Amino acid sequence: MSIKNTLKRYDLRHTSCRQDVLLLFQASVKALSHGDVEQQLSDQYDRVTIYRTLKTFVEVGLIHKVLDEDGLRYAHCKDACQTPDHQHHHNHVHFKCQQCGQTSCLDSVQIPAIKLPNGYAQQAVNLLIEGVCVVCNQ
Amino acid sequence: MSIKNTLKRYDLRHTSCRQDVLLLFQASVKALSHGDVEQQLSDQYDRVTIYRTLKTFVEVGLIHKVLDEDGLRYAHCKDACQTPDHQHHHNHVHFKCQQCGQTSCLDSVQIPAIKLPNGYAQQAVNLLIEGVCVVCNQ
DNA sequence: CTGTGTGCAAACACTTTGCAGGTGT
DNA sequence: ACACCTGCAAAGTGTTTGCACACAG
Repeated sequence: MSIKNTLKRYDLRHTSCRQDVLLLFQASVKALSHGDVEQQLSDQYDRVTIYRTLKTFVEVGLIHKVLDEDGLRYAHCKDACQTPDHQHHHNHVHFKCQQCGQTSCLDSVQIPAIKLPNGYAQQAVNLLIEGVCVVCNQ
Repeated sequence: MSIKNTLKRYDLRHTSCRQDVLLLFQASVKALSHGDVEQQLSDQYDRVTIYRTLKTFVEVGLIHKVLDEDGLRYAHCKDACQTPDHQHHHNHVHFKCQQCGQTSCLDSVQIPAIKLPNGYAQQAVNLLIEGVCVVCNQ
């Protein structure tokens, strides 16, 4: 699937900035902060434009937010974000490595069912696991 | 346990600001942001002092950070933060209500064991559930 | 051509740092 | 008395807004 088609599928105009930002996310296994994006595009685009691009991508569901104690990051939504009935969800497992500091999605890990107290309704689950990743653990 | 003793137990000096901030957390079921604290103390203390107080409390383990998409909050560490061998941990379940916006700790909910892929070592788990809380769900 | 995206400037919000003076022990 | 805490001022960082122009459809 080309970048252009992906953007179209999300009803977004195809612009240079959006193409480059999306490419960046598709190429990265780890979650990227606004600063990462800005830096990796070596100041091709205004920081404001990057803020707006990220915001737009989150709104349409192309990327999703990832939170850890160091702040806000974004990650590309994989197929795992789509249920069979095409509903978008973000029941991700995010793993933050305490050694290299990278945060990534563990798409293969299932979140177990969680029993909430009476009266609570569950909509989404967000799981952040901290530890040592497979690369640093050798 | 008095505030004074609690502070002493964490090797902190007893000051007016620390007492008031700690009182606030003990009285609150929901997690508080820096802004909440500042507002509720009706500008009795400088915002910088509140920043430093929160930072100190986190460092000694009196409160812990709570993350959701709206930013950083803090919550008082309950007994649930202590394992039988007196190790401090933060394997909390945090619940954020999409209606009232409040985030609270669900101390009664256990985090199920999670199987990570080979090579990953787990240190801490942070679970955020979004949905509708018991108060709004009526 | 029309509506949307971009760049620039500026404002705004959030957080940290340095230092002088005050307070707890 | 000493170390630490606080308030103030200022700087640093991150993010948003307004507006004119450029570009995609």
